[in-house]
Amino acid sequence: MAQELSKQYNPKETEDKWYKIWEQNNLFSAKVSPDKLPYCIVIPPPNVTGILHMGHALNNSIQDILIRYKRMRGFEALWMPGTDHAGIATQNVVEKSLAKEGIKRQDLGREKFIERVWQWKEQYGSTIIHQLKKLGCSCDWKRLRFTMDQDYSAAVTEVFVRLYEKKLIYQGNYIINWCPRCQTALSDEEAAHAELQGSLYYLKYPLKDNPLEFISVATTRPETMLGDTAVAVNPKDKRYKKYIGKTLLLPLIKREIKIIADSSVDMEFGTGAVKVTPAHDPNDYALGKKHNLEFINVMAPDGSMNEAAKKYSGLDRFKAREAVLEDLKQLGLLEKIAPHTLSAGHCYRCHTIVEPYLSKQWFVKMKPLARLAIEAVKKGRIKFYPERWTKVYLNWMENIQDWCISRQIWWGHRIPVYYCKNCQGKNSKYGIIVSAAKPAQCPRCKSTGLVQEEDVLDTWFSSWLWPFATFYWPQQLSNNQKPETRNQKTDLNYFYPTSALVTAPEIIFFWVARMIMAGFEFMGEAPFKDVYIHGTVRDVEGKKMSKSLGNVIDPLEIIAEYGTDALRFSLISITSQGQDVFLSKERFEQGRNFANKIWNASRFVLTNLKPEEVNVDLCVFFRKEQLDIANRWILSRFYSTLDKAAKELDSYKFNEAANTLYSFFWHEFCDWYLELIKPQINQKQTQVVMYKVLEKTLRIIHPFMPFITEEIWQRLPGAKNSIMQQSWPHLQKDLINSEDERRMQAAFDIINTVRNMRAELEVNPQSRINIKLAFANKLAQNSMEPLFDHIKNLAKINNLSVNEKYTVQNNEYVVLLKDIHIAMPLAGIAEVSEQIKKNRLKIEKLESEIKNKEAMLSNKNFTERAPKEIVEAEKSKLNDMRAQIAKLEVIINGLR
RNA sequence: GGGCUCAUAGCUCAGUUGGUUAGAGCGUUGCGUUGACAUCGCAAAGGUCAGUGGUUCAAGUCCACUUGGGCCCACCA
Repeated sequence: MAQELSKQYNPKETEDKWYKIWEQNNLFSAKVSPDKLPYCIVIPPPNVTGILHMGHALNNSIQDILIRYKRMRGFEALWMPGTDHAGIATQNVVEKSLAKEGIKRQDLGREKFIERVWQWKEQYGSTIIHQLKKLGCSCDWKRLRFTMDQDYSAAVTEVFVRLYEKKLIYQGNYIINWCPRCQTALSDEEAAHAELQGSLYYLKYPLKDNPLEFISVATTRPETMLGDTAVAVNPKDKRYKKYIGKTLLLPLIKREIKIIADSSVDMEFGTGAVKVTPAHDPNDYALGKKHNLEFINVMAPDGSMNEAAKKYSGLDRFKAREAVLEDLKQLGLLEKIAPHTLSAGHCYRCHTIVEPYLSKQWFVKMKPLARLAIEAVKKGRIKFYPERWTKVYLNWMENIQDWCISRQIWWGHRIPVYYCKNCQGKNSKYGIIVSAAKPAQCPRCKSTGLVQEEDVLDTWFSSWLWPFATFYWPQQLSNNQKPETRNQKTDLNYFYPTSALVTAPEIIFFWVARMIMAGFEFMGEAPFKDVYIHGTVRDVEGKKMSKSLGNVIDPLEIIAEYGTDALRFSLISITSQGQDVFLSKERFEQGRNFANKIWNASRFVLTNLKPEEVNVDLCVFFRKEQLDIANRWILSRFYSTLDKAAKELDSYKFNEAANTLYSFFWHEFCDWYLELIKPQINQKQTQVVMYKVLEKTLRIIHPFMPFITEEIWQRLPGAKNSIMQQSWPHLQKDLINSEDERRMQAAFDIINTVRNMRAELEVNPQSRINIKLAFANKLAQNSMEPLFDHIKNLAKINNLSVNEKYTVQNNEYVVLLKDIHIAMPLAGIAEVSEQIKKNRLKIEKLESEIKNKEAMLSNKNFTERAPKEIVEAEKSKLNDMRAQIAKLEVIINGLR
């Protein structure tokens, strides 16, 4: 068995094999189990266009760790998977592939185009799902959902209708963010602001009455002057007081526009006079409403100028800018150009600069929805980890704006609104029918001439329902149901509210906040209890990883090169709570090396294991047998580690848990324990303890590194089932013995000292250190008698010969190591004075610390308030320090 | 303009409510490969915890300010 194990762990041979077996045996599936507590995470559905990147790898590793951990702890753990139809993104991708064939979507028409998108989705839409499987994700794949599934779409429609009936959805003409490339409206969140270097142009507008007199206005978008319908100044501004109410002649267009007064105008900025373009700027829009100005739209949906722009009609907005500036310059009306940094919205899908644009769109009134969602977070019913995101969330929620949900694209949930052409002509209020199913006829005029709204809904209008729509809401349950029917256990009321949400900070507003609102509105309950926000994965220079920057580290490449477990472990161990992750490829070597270490340590245990010896109950065995200190120590360390790791996992401190396991396994189990037991490996107690500790350690590492732990698990004698089906080890607090731990730690300290002294003698025979004394001191500090045997063992392993005897002097144990004792060299003067200096420094440091400690211990504040253990510890520390000073003084004398 | 966050070893970063001698990985240096492990092992060196002031018996940790990075939000034309 053990002979089959190669010297190195080979992830390629194991990963796909075990994943298949897990899946075939339904180990990921979860169902309503009344005798178990549910634990549920819904995956942040990746876009169907998605390709696994490091952000996904991190996000999903964390979720998998939680799910596997909770599953082992006895929860009915469900990880609900799915994908998002990603309206604009997917449409863009399909349009691009059509472009290669020389086809535009308009050539195909709506129906045919959507067919093509579905074809594309069937072909490529599950790429990311396969990649998640490579990552080891234990999602319940049989439940895989898609935001455009038929019943999911039904939920979306239902929600639209309900909100409309509650008067929380309305249609209206407003300035929205318009992407001229995608030719659709965007929500405020979808327009990402970015700074760019632009110019501030000062334009001169002549007075109508006196064409030689001008008012200068400053603008960053001169082409919009074609749509100006006023110039506004502050009523307090002395410079302009006399002009208020007068008329200007808008250059190029020759339109008469009024000079109006409004206190919102900043006198300091630019010239203090601002051009007002109500159809192309949100502030100007408000001014236009207030002052009853004309709204002149000068742009077409594609970002070119329209007929209202007269001779500039047809020019792209940026070309038009140049033309307008050139013409103004010719007329002597371009006063100056000043450099200016401005921030402009960019389409989050194609990065085109968005245009504030007046158009008719559908909106959701958010304030009423936000109320409960704010309260739930304030009262702690939903908790953010790390906590600081609470503030970000609340700040956004308390200033929430209405949500523009209509999109002028084809791929998505079409808005369930029907227009009756017959009625609409008479009165627009009557022409609108909102209905989940297409009505046969107009309820008013019985006309059958109904047309459905062309627009589709924002992608996030479907994903905000994710935590319950994935469970077939509203069929399974609605918040109208009476409480008694809630006892009937459907998936929805068993798993909802879900337990935790794991996501990135970028989508708190897009998704998390909206899910919370939808949860309260449609389920009457928060969708989840905990929100864990992990950091953003960045490259070494702190830049966000993106294809365009070419700084991407592909997780699949890492998996191919280092293995999935290595990828997962490395990612987790460098992600401290809420901090961004700065990633370079070398980081994965640590994970790979750890996997290899686990492999080889297990190989060692398995080759030396007598299976017939180890089939005992550890606790019974522990109580019956007198275990020696090495075995007691490793058991104690194991349970301390178990306790610590569980607490860290429970509080979402994944990196700390990973590092806890790493240092236990590597630096305690391997470095010390396995070395200590080599001389006694055939002993019954050692056989039992080494086996049990390995076996249990594999279980607690499993959530982090699922594949290697399964591979080894299957090679353990008597391994039953999969490691996935094992329970999390039960914490045996009585096996934790801090005194044993302390003494062993001291012994290791001594061994290291000896090793170093020996090494130093070999390197530099000139140096004279009073080794005997130093070593005796080390020992004396720690009362080592019971450990002497182990010291001998370790010394042997380290090729140090040891005297059989230790002697007692002044109540202190002194051990003499033969070769060191013999090889006592003579002094070199420089080194001696160095040594003395060093020791003096140490004494000084100790003395100042002693002063502090003495002050502390004589302070009532401390002795009365601090916990007893700490006071005691401080006292013994003080004594240790005093003893140490005494010894250092002896050493100094010895060196002289 | 508001908010968040970071500054700790040569590098990249941990460090939970203040409390042993501030930790890890990589790098450097030393020692070590005849059976767990060279994708290696063991160890060492390396830190006035960005600066200044404050609270405290006690500050990397709490407070204020300063300096220098990063991020988010906001309608400044």
